[in-house]
Parts: sequence; structure tokens; C-alpha cells
Amino acid sequence: MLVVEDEARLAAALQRGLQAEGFAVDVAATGPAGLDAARHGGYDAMILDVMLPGLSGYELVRRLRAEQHWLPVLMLSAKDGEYDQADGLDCGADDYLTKPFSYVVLLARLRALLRRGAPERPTVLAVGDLRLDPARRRVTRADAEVTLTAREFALLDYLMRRPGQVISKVELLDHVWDASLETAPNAVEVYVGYLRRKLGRDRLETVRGAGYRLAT
Amino acid sequence: MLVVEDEARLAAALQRGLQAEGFAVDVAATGPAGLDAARHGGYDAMILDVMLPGLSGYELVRRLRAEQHWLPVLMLSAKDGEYDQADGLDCGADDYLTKPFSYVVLLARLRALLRRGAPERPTVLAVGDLRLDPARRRVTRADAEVTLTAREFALLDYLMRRPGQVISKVELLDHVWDASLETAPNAVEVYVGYLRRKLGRDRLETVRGAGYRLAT
DNA sequence: CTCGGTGCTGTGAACGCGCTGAGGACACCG
DNA sequence: CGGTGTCCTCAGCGCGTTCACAGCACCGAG
Repeated sequence: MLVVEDEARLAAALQRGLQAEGFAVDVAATGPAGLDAARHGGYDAMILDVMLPGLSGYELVRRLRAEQHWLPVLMLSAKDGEYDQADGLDCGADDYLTKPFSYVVLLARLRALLRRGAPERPTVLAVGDLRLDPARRRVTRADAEVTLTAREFALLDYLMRRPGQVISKVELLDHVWDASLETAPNAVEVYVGYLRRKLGRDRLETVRGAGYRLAT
Repeated sequence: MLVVEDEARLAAALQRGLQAEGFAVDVAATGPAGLDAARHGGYDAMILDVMLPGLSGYELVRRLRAEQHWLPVLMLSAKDGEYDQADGLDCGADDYLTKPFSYVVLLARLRALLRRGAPERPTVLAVGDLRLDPARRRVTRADAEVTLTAREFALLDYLMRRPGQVISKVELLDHVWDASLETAPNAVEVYVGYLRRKLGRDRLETVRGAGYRLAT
């Protein structure tokens, strides 16, 4: 367990408390030191303050994710504005607690993070020169912005989460379209057509009798 | 996306808001209905109220996890006590929001949950230098891609799951063809011929009077 | 060697999958 | 109330896929 916190008293309290729970705890007091430790330490999870000397918590997570490190991050901040929280999460944090926080809650959220354990995926999906940002709801192709409708976006989002895999029309109808409504499979073909016009003809491959596949 | 919430106004508001974000949303109004939907629906994630008729949100998650369902769960509750929150998380929820909540925060937390995907399992069948990937629907022979039609692919798939074993034409008709009664056994011979042309003459052995066998 | 049975393959026709343009239904907005 | 944009259905079409058919090759038994 890695604790990145510059306020010495809080850091020490966290370390003691977590050690009592059986965690092995390292502490870093600055942004750069925390980033370094997270890169090389092989930790199960990280507790990360936002206000740090040298490098903010936001930036730290962003860099970590950009370098393909996916360890669970619980962010701590004195800022309790809704946009602060949303920003922290969209930078790649997995959870966000505002100070002052309850120690009981911190532990429970830590357990939930560790339980899930599975490495997360990037905040921005990228396949080839296609990039899709779920938070900003934007898609670019070779750095040029592409405007998509809600349905087109949802369809591309779903396909980009499993690039290279063949996904059947039924599965797409189930997940991208509302399952309760009865939508004709042809709707999928229509929207694949729309996407092809906007993204390029050969980005979406048809696998006859099976489904569609996003070219990698 | 599954929303389990008995307060009709909130449920409707959530549904509308999430649909505007491009999610396909189903709503369940009672605990048992929500549990059923979560079991069978194949959802990406679930938003779950704690106070529900028939079955509490806590109990719902606990049962779901006991049944080995791991979809991400975001719990909603009017209770903001630290132990309520810890209980919810320890029952198996992945995140916990107290009412009233910010819609912006809800969305950000939902994105964080969805970012962590179920780990993908690469199941690739391999026999000799033949490789078949059911998910990507790709077949390679000595690292060279082979394009197959739907029927050819299904036939090879079935044979590669039992390499070396002799499989009768009737069995192939039953499993690779759906309406075995309507199709002549000769169709199998025809498709074995197609596969031989694409994969190499000696990959598929004929066992006269018994069936076919994939050379190991 | 002969002969019947079994499997192989070229031909061709019907089928149905997927693509597309047109247009209706609907919501939103000025 | 018309304009605009999105969503989705519908019908037609092109073409790849599927499969029956028939003739031929091959195998094994007598």
C-alpha cells in the first residue's frame, strides 16, 4: 500500500492505521516521489492526496495511466465540489474521498478497491489513430475531431472496448440499444454505415454471418 | 445499465439522464425484480437503491456476489452514516453515493466503474500450426491468415475442439448445421473439401464409413 | 480383375445477408 | 409553426454463400 500525502501528521496516522490492518505501507511526501514509487513499487493500491508539492494528484494519476500503470487509486482531497470530484475520477482515479473523512469509510472503500483488483482500462480509448474520450464525449480521428450522434457514439464506444473482436448484431442491440424496445437488426447495419462514412470505410469490418469487428 | 429504484420519479429521471448519455437503461422497482434482472440481463453495471420493497439493496448485492455475478454496483442511499456506507461496500458494492447526490458525480463514478472491465480471457484453439480464435473469428495457418465463410468456420471450430477424434457426418450435421433433417450428408463432404483447399490437403483425414478426423 | 459402395468435386441455381437511399416519426428550438 | 437533427423502418439490390446434383475417382471385398 502506497500513501502519498505531504501532511506529516495525517500520513503517519494513515500508516499506523493501515499497518494495524495488516497492510505493508510506504509513504511518499511529494508528487514526484509518489509517482516514482508508484511506477516501481508493485503496490496493490495507492492513497493519493490531491494537494501535493511538485506535482498535483490529478497530474500524478494522469501520468501513471498514460504509462499503462493500472493500480487502484483512492484520491483524497479537501475540495468537495462536484466538479473537483468528477475531474479526479476522470483523470483515472478509482475513488474519491473528501477531507475530513471517516476512517471506517476509508477502509471499506479500500477493501472494495482491492476486492475488485482487476486492472482498469484507460480513461481514453485508443485504437489506431482513433481516440474516444467517454468523459468529454469526443472522438478524434488522426487528431481531427469527428462529430457523432448519441447512438453513433455509443456504438463506437462499445466496439472500441473490444477492438479486434467480432461482436454480433444481437449483442450490439442488447448493449447499445435499449433491450426493452424491439429494434430491428437492420438498425445496426444502418449505424455501422453511418460510422463508416465518418471514420473511414475500412475501420469497421463486416464478418458475414457473425457480426462486426473494429480493425486494430 | 440497470437501475433498481422504487421511487418512480427518481428512477425516471435517472433513466432519462443516462439514456441521454447513450446508455441503454432498464429499470426495476423492487428488490426481487432487480435481482432477477441483474442475474439474466448481461448489464455493464447497476445503480442500486438501498431501500427497496421486497429485498434490501444490501441483501441483493450479497446474493448476487454469492452467485458469482461480478457486475459493477453503484449503491445509492439516503443513509449517510459511516457504518451504513461501510456495510454497503462490504456487502459487495463497488461504490456508494448518498442522497441527495450530484448528477455530475454520479456520472463520473459510473465511468470510473465501467473503466474497470472484466478481464478478458484469450481462448484460442491451436492444433499444429492451425490457430482459431473464436472471439476474433480469425483463423491462421502458420501465421498466415485464412478467410473462412461462416459455415466453414463453424465446421473447423467444431473439429478443432476434438482434434484427433473421428467425428461422424451425422454428428457434424447435428452441431454445425441446425436443420440436420433438411440437409444432405453430402454437404459435409462439400465443406470438408472447401476446408482442405484452404488449410491444406492432409489436415483433414477421411475415415471411410466413420467420419472425419483433424490431424494433430 | 470386377464391382458396388463411398467419397470428391465442378457446376449452377436459389437464397439470404448486409448495404443503401428514401422517408416517416419524433423531439427540440427559435 | 416551420426548421433542424436524430432515430429507425422499409424496400430494393448486389453478390457472396450455401447446397443439390451428377459424374467421376477411389477403396476394399470377392
